[in-house]
Amino acid sequence: MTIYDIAKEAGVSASTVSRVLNNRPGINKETRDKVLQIIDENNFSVSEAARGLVNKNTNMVGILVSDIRNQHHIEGAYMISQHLIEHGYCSILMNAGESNESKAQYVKILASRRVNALVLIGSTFQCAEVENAIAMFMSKIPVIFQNGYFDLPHVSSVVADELFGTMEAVSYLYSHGRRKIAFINNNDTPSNNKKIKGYKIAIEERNLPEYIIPSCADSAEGGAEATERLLAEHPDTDAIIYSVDILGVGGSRYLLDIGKKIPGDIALIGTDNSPYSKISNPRLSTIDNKLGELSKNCYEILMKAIKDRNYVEHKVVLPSLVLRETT
Amino acid sequence: MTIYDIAKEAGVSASTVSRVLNNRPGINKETRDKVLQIIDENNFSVSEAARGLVNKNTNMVGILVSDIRNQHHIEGAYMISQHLIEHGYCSILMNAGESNESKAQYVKILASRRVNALVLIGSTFQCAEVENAIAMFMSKIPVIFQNGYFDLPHVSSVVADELFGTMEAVSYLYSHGRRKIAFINNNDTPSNNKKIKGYKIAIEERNLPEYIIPSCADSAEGGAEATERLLAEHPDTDAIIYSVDILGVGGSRYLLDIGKKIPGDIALIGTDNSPYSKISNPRLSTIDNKLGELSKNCYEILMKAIKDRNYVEHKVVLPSLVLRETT
DNA sequence: CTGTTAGCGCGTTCAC
DNA sequence: GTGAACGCGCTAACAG
Repeated sequence: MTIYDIAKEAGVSASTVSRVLNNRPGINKETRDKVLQIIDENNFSVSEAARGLVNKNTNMVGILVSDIRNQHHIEGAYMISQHLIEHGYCSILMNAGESNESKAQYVKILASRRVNALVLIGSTFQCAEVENAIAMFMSKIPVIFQNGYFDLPHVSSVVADELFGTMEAVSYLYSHGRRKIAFINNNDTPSNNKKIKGYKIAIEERNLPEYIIPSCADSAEGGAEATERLLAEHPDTDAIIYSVDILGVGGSRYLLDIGKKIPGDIALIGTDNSPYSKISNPRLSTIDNKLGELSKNCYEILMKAIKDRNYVEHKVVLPSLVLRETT
Repeated sequence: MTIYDIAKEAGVSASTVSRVLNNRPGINKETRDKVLQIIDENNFSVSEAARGLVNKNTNMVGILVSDIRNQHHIEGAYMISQHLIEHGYCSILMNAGESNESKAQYVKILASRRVNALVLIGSTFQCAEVENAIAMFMSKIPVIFQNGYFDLPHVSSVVADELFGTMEAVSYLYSHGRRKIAFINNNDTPSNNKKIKGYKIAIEERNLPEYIIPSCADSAEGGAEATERLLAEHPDTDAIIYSVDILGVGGSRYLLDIGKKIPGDIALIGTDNSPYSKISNPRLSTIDNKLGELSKNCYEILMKAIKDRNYVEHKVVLPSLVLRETT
């Protein structure tokens, strides 16, 4: 069913139908009502594809997340898409996958769909493959990178200063008497590297020993296992910072299992202020990366950039410590 | 940039460009290479909108979830979209919102985008508004309802028999000596109603008292609060089934806080076998609704239905109990 | 093997 | 106020 079918039934021309569909003024009320009625009777819905073709505007913005099962990222995508929908934009959310090639592939897919803007959520997009894909296929449309940065003239960014966040955590632990502060990190992402860097700087400043243990899995089990390795290597550890809350949840479980007191023997600080940190037992203290603020900024830049193709902004938000039962 | 621009630069016609773009056979290798080169040099990407317009096929399938922040639902969406992408389909995931009107609105949006198929995830889509919207705007394309049912000739369904699952839970608790088995549920969804019904049947069969307490929030706090109310009303409770894991996580926390022993004093069973149930402390026993199996079936039906517009199937999978530390 | 023509569903002039 | 004609970017059918 097309506007021609509607036109025929209503005894008017297609352009008249198009006019009522787009609320154009200067149409006889009777004609308009008649057309509206036929449209309704036939459950007609306009083809956005055809419409986009002539308008050169799809009204869609693409949101890429490397793994939609990641609570933290999906939460960001949620907030952005909700804002977008209120402003008449239809956001299409896609799971871009782990590999850099796959991620680059998805920016190409969204380019083919001619989205009006692109949002990248998560520092793992920060790689040459994605940067190239954007430079090649999305050089004309606004791109907002949440939690990462590209050296491209039209790519805005919104990042949490994770280096600062980790330094704050060390500082807090130190000022409360901890002297053997360890850091357990998960994946090798730009975001995690900044956390490690912050940890190292803060440790060095205070002449503390550096205990860095990588976790092999991004899960509670991974956190437990890494914590076990940490204690085997450095039994004197009296505080642990985890690069992500879920690791801390697993870690605290392991520590309690082997009879350690939290925070008596060992203090724990996670990262992200995620739901996990709130429901864990004991409740996990955490570095709040201000996801809500991040997303709000992201959305605001997005709106400005869609209106003004030349608008670019780089925003940094400062994390803060949320103290609960593990410190 | 269009295929005409490419054609001009390559000194061929647009249809030749179209042919190489679509890997059509019977083209001179030199011509093909030349065209390919120009395409590459200009970072040209085909407009899927235009392509879809003539092919009457967008290669997109819409996935609707009422709240993408819901772990359980997003996990289902993830599995389906991964399968889809492997088969050349581009899935567009949308957050349909809580209200029935909003949900119906989204099926209309996806209809306008002319998706090749629609997947609904979550029993909350089971309402007159959505059913009507589908009947009106999506009567010609395959729809798969995961965890719900519509009395529409072209809508397939894949559901977990949650009534059975809850009955099994009661049965297990009973056979282990529990006689005051309570049920704490969250929202008033079709899915939850089935769980309640299962609980009631199983309770009645055994002449047990019926303790049903609604939680006001779908969170750990809600679970704790509901558990508190339950004990105030029925201090003799010796087992609790929660309609969703997160409630059980909050409940267990509360019970430990007031000095109850788990499972000594009270046994706990959650629902969904979610990550929450695994990381909670103590680890929560749960009714596994077989999300993976559900999604796999959903995807398989989807594929068949896309190929054969008349294909419809209704599948039921049986939940099973996963016993951990709270029983 | 390649070019020409027509048409997908819609919005937009420009006449009337 | 309304209609005819054209074009958006692409593919298909038909020639050649």
